[in-house]
Amino acid sequence: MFSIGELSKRTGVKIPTIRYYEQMGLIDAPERSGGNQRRYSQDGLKRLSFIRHSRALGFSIEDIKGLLELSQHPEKPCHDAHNLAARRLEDVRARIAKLRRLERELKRISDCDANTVAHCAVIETLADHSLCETDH
Amino acid sequence: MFSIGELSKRTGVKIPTIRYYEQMGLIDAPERSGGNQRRYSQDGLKRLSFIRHSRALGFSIEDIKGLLELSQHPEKPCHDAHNLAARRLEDVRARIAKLRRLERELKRISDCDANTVAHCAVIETLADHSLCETDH
DNA sequence: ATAATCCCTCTAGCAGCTATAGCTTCAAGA
DNA sequence: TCTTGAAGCTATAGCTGCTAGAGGGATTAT
Repeated sequence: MFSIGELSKRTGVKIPTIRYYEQMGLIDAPERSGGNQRRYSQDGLKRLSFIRHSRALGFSIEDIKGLLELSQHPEKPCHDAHNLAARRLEDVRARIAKLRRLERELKRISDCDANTVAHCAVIETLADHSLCETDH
Repeated sequence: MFSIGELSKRTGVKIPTIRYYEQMGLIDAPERSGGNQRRYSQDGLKRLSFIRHSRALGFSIEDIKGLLELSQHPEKPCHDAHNLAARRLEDVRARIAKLRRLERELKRISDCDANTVAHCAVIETLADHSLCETDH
């Protein structure tokens, strides 16, 4: 049995965030001490670790609810989990592609050695989209 | 002189977003018609295009305020603009790097042909961070 | 004149936290 | 046992960058 501060330290999830997850229904309301403070068990630690890891991989709170539900039922089929992961993967790839276009553009406009705004490629490009090489 | 709807169509920025930008001080409050409707000029169009393009490149509202300020003063030195662009570039690159790690991890755990949760790599990995190959 | 379409302001909501205020409880040392 | 300082409690508001809705007024085409 340990306090919310302990749990926070062990998982790396900030205290208000833990309370927020509880409010959102991601973690069950834990037992309380005589003085109404939260007391967590090993189970709570596992569950929060699962959540933290899922968040780190970019799953939404809603997705995580589903994944947690699944993880509680080992005998169930897991294609839902596969679907969620596949969608996340697609999403991540799309974001990468978009960011790469941005990177190219930013790099290009950063290669400007003007000294005043009047001749600055950064400002000029922002003002005139047609100067861009890629679309975004 | 054209209406907010016209401006929206010409720039691709949604109407509530235009009003939001006005509220945030990115664009000046435009003239009004007799009936209190916003009427924009060519200048307003240019400014909004600048904003839209900057947002598309990922600059924050605050950054854009600075860039707009600069763009109004062609005689000023432009290293501030360069700094902002450089920081954006760094940020974009960091995000790309992070997303690539996520991509690898998601791909790895998606390569799972189990049928039930009990043996599913997705669920298992989420539950146990130490199964990950990269950090995130 | 009238109907369809636009526009107005104000307020609230989204995600995923984070911060603050004002209070209570806990744990460790004297 | 008492005290003190850290840690915890709830409730509410704020962050970014929009977006949606309610309940009205303005404009425009016929």
